Amino acid sequence: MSSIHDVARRCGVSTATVSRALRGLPNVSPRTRQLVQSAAAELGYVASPAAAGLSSGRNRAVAIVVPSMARWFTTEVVEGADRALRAEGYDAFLVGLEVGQNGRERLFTDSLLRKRADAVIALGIDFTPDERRELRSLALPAVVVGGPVAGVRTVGIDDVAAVRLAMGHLLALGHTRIAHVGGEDEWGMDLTVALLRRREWRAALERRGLPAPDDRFRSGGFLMPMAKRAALALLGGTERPTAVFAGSDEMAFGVLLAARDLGLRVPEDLSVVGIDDHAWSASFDLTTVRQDPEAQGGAAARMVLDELSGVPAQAPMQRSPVSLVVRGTTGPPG
Amino acid sequence: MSSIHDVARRCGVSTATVSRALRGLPNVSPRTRQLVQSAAAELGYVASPAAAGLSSGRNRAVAIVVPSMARWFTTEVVEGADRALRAEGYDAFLVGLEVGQNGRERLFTDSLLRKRADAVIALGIDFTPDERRELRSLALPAVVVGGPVAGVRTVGIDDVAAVRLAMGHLLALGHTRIAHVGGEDEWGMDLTVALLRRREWRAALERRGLPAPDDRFRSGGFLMPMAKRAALALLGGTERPTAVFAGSDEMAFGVLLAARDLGLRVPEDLSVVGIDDHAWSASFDLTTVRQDPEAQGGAAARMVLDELSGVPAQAPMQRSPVSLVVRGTTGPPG
DNA sequence: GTGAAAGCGCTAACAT
DNA sequence: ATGTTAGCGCTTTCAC
Repeated sequence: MSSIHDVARRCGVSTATVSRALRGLPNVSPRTRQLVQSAAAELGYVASPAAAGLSSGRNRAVAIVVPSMARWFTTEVVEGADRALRAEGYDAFLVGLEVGQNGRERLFTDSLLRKRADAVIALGIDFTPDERRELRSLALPAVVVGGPVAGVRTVGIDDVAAVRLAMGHLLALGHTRIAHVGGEDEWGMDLTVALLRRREWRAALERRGLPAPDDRFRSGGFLMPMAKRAALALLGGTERPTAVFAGSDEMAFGVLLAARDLGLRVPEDLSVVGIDDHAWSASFDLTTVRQDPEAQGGAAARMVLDELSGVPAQAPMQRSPVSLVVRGTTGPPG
Repeated sequence: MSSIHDVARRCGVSTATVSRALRGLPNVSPRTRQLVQSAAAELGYVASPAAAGLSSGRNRAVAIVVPSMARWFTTEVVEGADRALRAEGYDAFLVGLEVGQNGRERLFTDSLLRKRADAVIALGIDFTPDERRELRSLALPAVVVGGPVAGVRTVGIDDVAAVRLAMGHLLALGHTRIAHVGGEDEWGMDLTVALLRRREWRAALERRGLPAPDDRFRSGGFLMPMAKRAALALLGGTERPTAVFAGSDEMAFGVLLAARDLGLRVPEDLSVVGIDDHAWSASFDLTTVRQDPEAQGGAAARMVLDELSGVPAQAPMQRSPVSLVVRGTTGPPG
């Protein structure tokens, strides 16, 4: 594996010149740069990140902290971030959070991440105060995707607006008994988002003078199977709701499966709306509020990249657009 | 951020001793080791991966190459691998493949991966001959998860056995018109797995003297929405199959949604069986052949870790178990 | 069992 | 525009 010396020797220049030429720094004659570049290409030379990192203090790597990979939102964000990072020659390190297994507290102290990453992108996480303090003490650029976290820059949607879109749609159709399957207090999940959506569900109802009794909410943990169970309970009782607003499309799928099991027709007996526009939502014919997590991941990557290259930090919160997508799971109450 | 010198000074020993003590090397008195360990803990010292990597040639990092994050199999494998890697103090970094956008060819040459990773774990990928050659020329330990690839060690299930389990079940129930929704020639996908499963579907039928006409196979691209479309075509015609064997659970979900849209009752009008036992399969009440990709990811991690620590390479192919899980989507033909 | 010293392959001043 | 010289923070001989 060739080193910078091989390239330097081959061109009859110093290693410093090679370094400058390859990194696009000024003060290299076009001719020399050309020479160096082709020599590097021929030798298949790539600077060792370890050596470069050691001497420059830059690792060209960012850590992506995820509570759980197995969610559509997560994979989309990770893909978007990875792509944007790679485009700038950065690598993305994964840091799984092992929620509830007390791996969390040790994250920032024990992990190699500390010295390996130039920045961190964290997903939908409600950091504990300790973690937040540690994060700051690392003095690394950081951004959170998918949930407002005090003191850290954020990219995400306007959750209030998203819920209003969904609820406004159901209310306009004439629904009055609208239940909510949402998230709640999962370990490591960002409860902020769940709470915001739940609160706005209630507020939307109350603004119309409609009741939002506690038993019309059930936690679906942002997981489809759990949401299905929640919906089974919700729809099994008396005074059945005519519509369900799910806090995510995955949970909405669970509601749909529950409705099918109960023999309820959609949308005649039950309307369902979610948030996300998951890749499968069209197949479920699900009405939903679209967001673009891949774009959010890309935006987050660009934010930390900018910060690393000295661009003054933008607004502390970047809003990604949402829009209502009406499909077949919603209609007037039967 | 404290360095090895701080720890050495604090203990009145040399940096060499600190290094030895912390890494559990021999020739350190228990007393000294104890001293060093607590000093390191107090200072919150962690060796800089860049420096350690530079001098030792070991980065304590492995690359995970994925064609697409957005598949259940992928996320499970990645989580399993990440966990096993982290347990040994290794970091995992992601390399997305950007299928079809000609990012593939440049993977091994341009990427930092070359010098940053000690090993690579690749998922369900059918490497091109070029890539395979490059991979070897890196001389890094490598293992592929989820599809036999010539010349690279592999962990995965016995695909033939898995298909026989699924098909045996349908045949035992008395089905004779069994269609297949599978994978085919996607860019970057491992066609080997898709082909193996398709071939065995056909073989299972033919062993019983049953026909397996070409139009009873449709490509679902290992994606749910595409599988739904395939199933719609498959089930819409005359001489409708009484059962569908899907090459993955995600594709099976698509078949189930298609059946619902067509007003077919499951399992009375149509039986469906998949492969995976996806986290959502129980909610769909799907009969399937279970595999454990998270365990496979862990196994892959342990294979490369072993190889890195000089343990002689085991068998070139490690088989992960499969088992039939009978649920409600299969029954005798109506 | 422990220390001294020589790098690992780069980048960043500082010269020229 | 280019070269020289120090390190960056570790690991690793090789002495002791």
